[in-house]
Amino acid sequence: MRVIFIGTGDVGLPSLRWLLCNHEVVAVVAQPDKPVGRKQELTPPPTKRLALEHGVPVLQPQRIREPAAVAELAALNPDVIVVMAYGQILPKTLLDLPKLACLNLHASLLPAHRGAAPIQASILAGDPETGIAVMWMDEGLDTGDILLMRPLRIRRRETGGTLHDRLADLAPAALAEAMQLLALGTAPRLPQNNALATYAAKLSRESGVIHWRTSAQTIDRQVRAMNPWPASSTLLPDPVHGTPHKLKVFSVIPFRRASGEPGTVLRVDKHGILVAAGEGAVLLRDVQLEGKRRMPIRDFLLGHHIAVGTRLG
RNA sequence: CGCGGGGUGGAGCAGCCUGGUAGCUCGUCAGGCUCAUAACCUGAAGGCCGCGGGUUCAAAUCCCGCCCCCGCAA
Repeated sequence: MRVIFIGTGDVGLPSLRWLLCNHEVVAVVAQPDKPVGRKQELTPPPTKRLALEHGVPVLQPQRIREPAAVAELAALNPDVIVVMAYGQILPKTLLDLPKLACLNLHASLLPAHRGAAPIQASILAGDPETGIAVMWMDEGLDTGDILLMRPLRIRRRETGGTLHDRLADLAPAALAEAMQLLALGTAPRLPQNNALATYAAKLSRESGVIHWRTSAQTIDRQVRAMNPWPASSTLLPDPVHGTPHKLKVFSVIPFRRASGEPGTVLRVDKHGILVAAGEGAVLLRDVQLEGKRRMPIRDFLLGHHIAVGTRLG
């Protein structure tokens, strides 16, 4: 089938790769190149790079709702449009464009975690499982009818990064099945139960700030969800110079028993830094101090002497 | 020219302001102690202090240039 793939993030790469191998991808649409990193070098999105490697034309409209952009895609006469992690709202004219369907691949079991950060939200919520939803797009935010869903168990020590990769890898199978059903004309449309919908707001650095009054379990989920980006963080006081330094936290182990004033260091040994939470305590295992590289807590402690009683945050 | 921190034996850091013997916590190796040990004791090896230039009697330290890593910002 003639397919237009619309997506920017690398979570969509396996799906795009599958489409390139199994269908006629007539165009890829991605967000414009953006300045990225310290050098602010203009960097093309990963989907664009993959498309170009396969000689597929790439469109990067500033605003896809502009009639000119829609017209350009209409000229390609697609059977199906597949959208994953694009980053712009598609206009109705575009949704109505393909002969068969405009599908969205969403990384959660809808109607849970609609929105921009479903992967992290499912870890944050402590969900036992998540998955990939293939949805008939409508004008709402992830409100379209479900074509099918593929579940995926969330592991005990799952991080945003690992779950992202696993869901990215799961997506092509879901897409393949959906395309099959479309071709056969038997693709179902199951309306979502809006009453059960939850929303996963876009992540910001603020999302990673650890609030020590919350429970050890909550902090553990937050740390795992935000790893590797935007990463959880707290402030580490500097007894010598006075100004506290940001400490990113990539891994903790939660403890139910220990307790103390939230944010206070209870114990420091080879196993890590034990910090009291609102309920229980967490053992810091993998950290990164401002200006330094990420390292296991053991290495960190070789060069930093953290006193019991230190207040974090 | 976006702002800022950093590069010191294998690891993580101190020393730099105020130039003058290479320091700390570990690791490694050897020996000892111990029923035993990742514990403890003793000893040893291992550094062109990121690279290049400059100042100086003397540079890890001060000055200039470059490379690389990281935090913020996007």
